[in-house]
Amino acid sequence: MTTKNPASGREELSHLIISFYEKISSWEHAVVRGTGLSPAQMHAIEIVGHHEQSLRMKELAEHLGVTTGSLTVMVGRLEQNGFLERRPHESDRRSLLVTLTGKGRKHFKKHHQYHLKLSEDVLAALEPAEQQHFIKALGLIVKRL
Amino acid sequence: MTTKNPASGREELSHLIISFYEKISSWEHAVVRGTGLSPAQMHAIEIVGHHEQSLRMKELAEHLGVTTGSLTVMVGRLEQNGFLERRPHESDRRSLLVTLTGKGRKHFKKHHQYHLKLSEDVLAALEPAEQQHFIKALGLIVKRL
DNA sequence: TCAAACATCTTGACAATCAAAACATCTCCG
DNA sequence: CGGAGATGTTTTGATTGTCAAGATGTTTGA
Repeated sequence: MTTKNPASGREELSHLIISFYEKISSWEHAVVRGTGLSPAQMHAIEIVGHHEQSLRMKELAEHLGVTTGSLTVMVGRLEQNGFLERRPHESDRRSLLVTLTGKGRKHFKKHHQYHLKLSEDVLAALEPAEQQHFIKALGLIVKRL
Repeated sequence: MTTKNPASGREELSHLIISFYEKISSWEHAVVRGTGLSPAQMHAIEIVGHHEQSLRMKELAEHLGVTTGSLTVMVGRLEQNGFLERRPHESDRRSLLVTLTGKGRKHFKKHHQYHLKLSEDVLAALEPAEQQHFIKALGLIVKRL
């Protein structure tokens, strides 16, 4: 009855997407609590950590979806607290490169482990046969969105 | 090669979850732009709209995952801008019930349509045969998380 | 009845964010 | 080559979202 016709599938999916989003959001909040970092700050560290080849402020701002003005204050705080540092760009004197400090890298790695744990929990909800199916489907969706 | 062993599946899924989350987040931002509402405000309206049986401030705060103190200011602004109103609880004089105004309901409905459109776009990335599969899997995941 | 629990609001503080403007630097066209 | 326009960053001023702690009023249960 919930999945018989296309219209109700759409409604159902809409609710599921919202619930999923909210659960991830509060999971992130919980995981980040006690690190002294906000979710937004952790997100910045994640992006820098995943790149590992110093990004410019502009690039990081784009990845985060914020203006460079917002990023200035955020990176300023993260730098003050020793999670990352700004270094001059070798060839473009307008630009600064953002990199993780040792402390920043440590937090990044730990957080990444949490994400892997989350993925495990997600997969645990599915039959082994469904797991690759789901990953593939989500891949298609992310590519399309 | 990316999906052969369980470990890399976990890594892959982790990336996909992050990407999916980010895409939903920026989609929401874009959809809300120009309504005069922030994503957080729209979210509050959505929750009230979906319930439709007036919630108390406390309940709404729990659904949103914020303290009642935070909610006071948020609802205050939404009330000032005519999206919702506070009415005294019939039997508990400590409580206030939050309901949508006509204007609030109008925005709620429009936003809900956007969500349905998003769901459609998500489904469009999959073969018809996969669609119910995906909805079911996401349902299991959300239930488990 | 009255103490404890509860619902809300207020206050004070800070983080996140934007837009717009100020600077410095770079690039490219004439 | 030189200057105009593009680009990258920061600053400033404003708004929103958030919390914790405390104030106020209400309800509940022993």
